[in-house]
Amino acid sequence: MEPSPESALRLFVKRLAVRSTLSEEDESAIMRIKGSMTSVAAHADLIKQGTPVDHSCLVVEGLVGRFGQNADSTRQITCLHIPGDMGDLPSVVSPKAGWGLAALTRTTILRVPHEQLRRIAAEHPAIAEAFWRDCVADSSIFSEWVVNVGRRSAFVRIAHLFCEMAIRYQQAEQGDRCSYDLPITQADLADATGLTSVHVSRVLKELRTRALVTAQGGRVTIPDWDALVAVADFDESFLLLDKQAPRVFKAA
Amino acid sequence: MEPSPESALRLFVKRLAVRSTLSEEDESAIMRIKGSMTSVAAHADLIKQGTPVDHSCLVVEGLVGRFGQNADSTRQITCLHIPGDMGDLPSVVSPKAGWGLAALTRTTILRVPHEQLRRIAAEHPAIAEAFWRDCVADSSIFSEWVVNVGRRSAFVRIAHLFCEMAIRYQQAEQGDRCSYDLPITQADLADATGLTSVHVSRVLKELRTRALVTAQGGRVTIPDWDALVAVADFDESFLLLDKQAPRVFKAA
DNA sequence: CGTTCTATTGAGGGAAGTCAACAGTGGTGG
DNA sequence: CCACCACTGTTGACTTCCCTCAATAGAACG
Repeated sequence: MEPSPESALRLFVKRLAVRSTLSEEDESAIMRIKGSMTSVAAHADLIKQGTPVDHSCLVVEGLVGRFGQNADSTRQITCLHIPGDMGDLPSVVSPKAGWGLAALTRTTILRVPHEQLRRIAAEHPAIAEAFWRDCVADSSIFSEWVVNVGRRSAFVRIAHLFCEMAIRYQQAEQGDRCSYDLPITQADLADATGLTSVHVSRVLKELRTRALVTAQGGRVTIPDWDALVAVADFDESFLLLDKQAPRVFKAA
Repeated sequence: MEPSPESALRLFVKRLAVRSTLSEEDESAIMRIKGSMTSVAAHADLIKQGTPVDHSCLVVEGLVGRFGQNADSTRQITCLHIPGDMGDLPSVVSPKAGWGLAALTRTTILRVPHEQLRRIAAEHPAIAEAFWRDCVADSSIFSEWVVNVGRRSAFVRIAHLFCEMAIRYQQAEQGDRCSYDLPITQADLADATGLTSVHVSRVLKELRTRALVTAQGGRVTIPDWDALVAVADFDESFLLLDKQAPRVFKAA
């Protein structure tokens, strides 16, 4: 699939539709979003931490990390955003972001002005609700990451991350849960799990040896899904993948 | 202030009004919320992880922790909720919660049916927007906690938590940032920071010795705010305390 | 006024970090 | 088109921060 604004918006619609009910009219309103496509190199900052923003970044292709930084410039990735995710959708209601966004690999994004997102949210209550719910879903992922980093061993922690990304790529129809592309370096994997790249390397080796996961050349392969889920203590419910019945706003 | 539904709702309005613009009509709509007051003992579960819910819990008095649990029953607190916080406001749009809520001390809550929250959100766009923004604010706290637990030493981690709670209690007008009540045990502090209670005890001792924080008998005292902020690497921007200008929905 | 939480302190162990050297890998420009 | 250089991954030796186990004292609560 050649990256284009349309393909990216289609992924975005799909992501929203996983959890929210959108009418055809809602969907086509989203498809009419205009933004500017930008391609950035690996490691480039998309949003500098602490800067006010007036647009959101829809990931078209590649991988984006949301991160927080310390005074000693160590950093922690708090969420990974795959194609179809709008990394800083929350900034629509809170433009002075306390977080940063960085490309983890060569990445294409579609920059969408907040003004436009606010307009379609205001005109389409179901979209506003979908945006809200989407923020809650990301929030739930952060929350799970706190558990991951706070209460799991390095081994389990990394296994859990591979499970999470497997399900998310599968949902986004960008791979099978047992085989998907995750273009991330071990250093970034370390920043995502609160470890060092040296230790990540050792853990990946053990995951390989125990035939649970091979992660090489940006591709993740999981020979035995159930086995991995078992060691990772993985329960996908935090991804909030159920279509949520309640409609806050009645149909327009 | 004797706990009553009114006082709790007033705190809730105040919390929302920190970040969002609400008209008098909006505020009085919130004040008309009816719920049932419940008092629960320390350690009681308010929401069991993974159970669908049809109401949200507004903390009236006490302290509530949001947590995730592992198979080995270790648990990680991912956020602390103080009076005026509606711990599971996100469940309004996502009732099948992937998280749990537990009282950390004797706590009074006001249980508010989702149906009612959805109704006032639908009737008052500014309230819907405030709810959305409130979820984003909590989300930002989770994200910071990932950084805290993932990339800071035990000492800094705990110092950071005391800073966060200081500002939050101050904002809620429930104490000074240098002296506030935080009715939490060392075991729960450990669950919040991804440490063991033994190590928390040692760190608290050092914080006391270095005259940065004394936390005893449920009261936190900070002799030198700037000194604590410096060692804690604390930057309050993640609390999203600015009144956010954008209005998604035009005035009703 | 006992029983059960909660906090403190010590001793020893282990998971992950640090430092360092080296081997692949891939992109870029000469 | 190849050579170079920067980035990425691997492995070893040593260190350290925090955990585990354990014993005890203090506080809170019924």
